[in-house]
Amino acid sequence: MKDKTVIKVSMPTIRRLPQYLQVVKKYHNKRDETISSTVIAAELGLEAIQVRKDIEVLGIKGQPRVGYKLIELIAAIESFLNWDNDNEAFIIGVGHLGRALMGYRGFESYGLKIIAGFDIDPLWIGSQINGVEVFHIDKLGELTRRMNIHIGVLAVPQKAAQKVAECMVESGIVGIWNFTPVNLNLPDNVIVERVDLAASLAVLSRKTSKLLKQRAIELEQ
Amino acid sequence: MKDKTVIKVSMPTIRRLPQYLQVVKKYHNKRDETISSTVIAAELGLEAIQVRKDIEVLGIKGQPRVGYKLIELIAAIESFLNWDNDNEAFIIGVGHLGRALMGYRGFESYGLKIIAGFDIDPLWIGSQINGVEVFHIDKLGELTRRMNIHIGVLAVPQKAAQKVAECMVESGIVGIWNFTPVNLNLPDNVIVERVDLAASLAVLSRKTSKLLKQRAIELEQ
DNA sequence: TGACAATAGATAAAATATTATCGATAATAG
DNA sequence: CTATTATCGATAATATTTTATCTATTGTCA
Repeated sequence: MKDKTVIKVSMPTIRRLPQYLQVVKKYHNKRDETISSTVIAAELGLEAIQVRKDIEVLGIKGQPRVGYKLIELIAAIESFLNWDNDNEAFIIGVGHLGRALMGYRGFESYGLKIIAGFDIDPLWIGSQINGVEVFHIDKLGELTRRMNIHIGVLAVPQKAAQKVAECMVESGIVGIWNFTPVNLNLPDNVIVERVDLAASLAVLSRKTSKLLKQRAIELEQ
Repeated sequence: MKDKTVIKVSMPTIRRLPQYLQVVKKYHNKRDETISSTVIAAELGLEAIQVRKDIEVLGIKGQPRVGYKLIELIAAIESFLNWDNDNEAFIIGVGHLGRALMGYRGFESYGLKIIAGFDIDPLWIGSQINGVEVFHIDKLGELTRRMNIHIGVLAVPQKAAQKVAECMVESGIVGIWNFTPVNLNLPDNVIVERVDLAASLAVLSRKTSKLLKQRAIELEQ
């Protein structure tokens, strides 16, 4: 038995896996049995070789001229991402964004289940949003421990972010999905993943303005 | 004059620039005049050398033992990202997420100004959300052309995404900020930047579950 | 059946991105 | 005034990620 545990998986690979999962599920719904790297690549505008490389890390085998078994592939990706277990999560901050996230049922297909919301605004506390109850943030520690929750979605206003995040860590949360634009300063043994809208917009702005400038130049000529 | 236009800027660099801008603005508010790569790096948990490399592409110069002039740095980053011009944008789909985005004032510091919303739901059409009027999507083409809009924020339900995106392109929009989980199939001369929540969650899930497993192993021993 | 084409998977190469090294420079302390 | 130290910026080295090449396998079609 070779040491599979040593294989280091690159972040770009991890980020592509959900896309593969999406495509693979689509073909599974079509009652197909297998799918080839070529097809996945075509669906996503990638190279087949890259898809194969990525799938390699999952530890499953395909068959030449046929492809990968859909069921195996789905299971492998979900297991790799821990999306086969139900990951229960709290959401902290039920303002506009928080409520939008609570209303987004798509998370459940990623194995993420929001089971409670927290806020300090009395307006929301005690109410239900999409069937999920909202508690005062004072209850966070107690409920986190009692329900053995590990993941928290941070959707509070920018100003409160650092403090609330520290509170989450104290409560025992180890994975923070950070929807604020704040660079949280937390211990190393806490995982923070930031949804960086500014970064995304930067890429869009830069590319779009370049494109428009180029078009303007072409028109001049 | 060497050809500066040929310098190809990497995507990771572009994505880090907004973070630098955030830090730099913070120090600007503190009435500082200059900032060093060391300080920026420390604020963001990066390496100073990387910050310097990134700033290099902006074409500005720093001073040894002093750093970069804050004003220059801010101007350079904003100009590079085209965030110094007001980029007016439409938002298509004013459901939960769309409204959350319309309510998020942070975009304005990224030079993005949402000036109208579009939807098909009569419930919203004609109403104002955060002072921004909502129109029927049939008006998109006309208004896009009349107001010379280039950027559209796509926040419609998954099922409608491809069709609405095609409609946006027809209307003359060249940059689509895609908040749906759909891989849009569009001409090459359209810029699509997807906010990929699944990818982000994949990284968080993977890292968190690895951390928890490791802790479990340590407890056993 | 036998030639052919599509595909996985292994290995190698190329391209990208990050990190290190080092000389030059300028602020600061003594 | 000089020694020291922080910092930039140029170049080089390393690491990471993507892409290419090649071989073996397997289904398809003549």
